Amino acid sequence: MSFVHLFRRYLREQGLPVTQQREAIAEVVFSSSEHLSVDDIETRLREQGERIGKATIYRTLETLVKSGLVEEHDFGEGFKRYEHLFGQKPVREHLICTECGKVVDMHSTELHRVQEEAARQQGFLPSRYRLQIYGLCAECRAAGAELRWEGLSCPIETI
Amino acid sequence: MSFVHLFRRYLREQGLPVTQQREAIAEVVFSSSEHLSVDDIETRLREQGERIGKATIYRTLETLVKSGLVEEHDFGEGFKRYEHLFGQKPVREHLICTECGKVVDMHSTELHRVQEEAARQQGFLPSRYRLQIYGLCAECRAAGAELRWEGLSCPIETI
DNA sequence: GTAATTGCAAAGGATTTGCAACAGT
DNA sequence: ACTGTTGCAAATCCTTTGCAATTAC
Repeated sequence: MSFVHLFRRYLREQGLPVTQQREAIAEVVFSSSEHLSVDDIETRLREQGERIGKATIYRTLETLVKSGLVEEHDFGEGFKRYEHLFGQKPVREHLICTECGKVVDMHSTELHRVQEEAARQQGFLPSRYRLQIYGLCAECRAAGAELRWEGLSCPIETI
Repeated sequence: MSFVHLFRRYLREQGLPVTQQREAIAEVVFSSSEHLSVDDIETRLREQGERIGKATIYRTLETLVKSGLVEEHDFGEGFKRYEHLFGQKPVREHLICTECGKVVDMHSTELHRVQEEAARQQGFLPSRYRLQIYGLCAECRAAGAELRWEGLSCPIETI
């Protein structure tokens, strides 16, 4: 069940084989509401008894992204994360806690509008965007964490 | 001449040696207004006769970023880019042309304000953010480029 | 002189690719 | 049958690290 049939349909439309591995990988990504790394996906597959090579996972994720059913994210961790796009409002903004690493999705219509406008003012025709806000989440603030600033506090003012 | 003396000052403050290599690397980064990759930097050093190992470039860039004089960017290309922060308004938004790859800096005060507000509404204390807008730049639009959409045009509507 | 940096080469981690065996249509 | 996928290992790319020789202070 779940949303795997959409991926199956996409594969058929494209004349690509519907394989057991592709279905298993899609199932894992579609049934999680988190941002999964390739290792996360491999682990979950292993937990449910599937033993699928990493190369296949990478290749299937590429197909899933092309299908438009899954989105790729880069939070600057040195590797990518993947997230399905079902039953969510379009999430394009991420709040990333620099203390605990938690990533919170959000979506602001106003933000979207202002961005669109700013890009067009530069003669740009925007198609997609990504916004990452780093800071402290509510929990870490409550736990007394402080923002850390490294290096000179504001070197630019000193020029 | 240039802004290298600021970096020198930072090094002295930190009790770190001021070396020929660090000065040459800083000079290259400070005298370019582009977003330089490590390879770009190595090439420019070589062009001006300096032969400095990649490890040293990486290590010096780390110091430059810590000093607050240089900022690190990740445009999802699989490697980092570096940009000095002199004589510019704070640039936190990048327009990235999906046709020619050009990156245009911008800064919108309104955008900044709206972002700040949206983050706080989620209980978040924002410290820094990055926004990347992908699309077509004015030149590529004039040259007749079209936005390319891969895969299903909008699979989410079909669920 | 002492402590830190340099440069090389090797290691590291994420991702990709080549290719023989295999599975989907 | 034919075409495309899988899985493994090797290769690749960017980046980091270990260590002996060198340089800054």
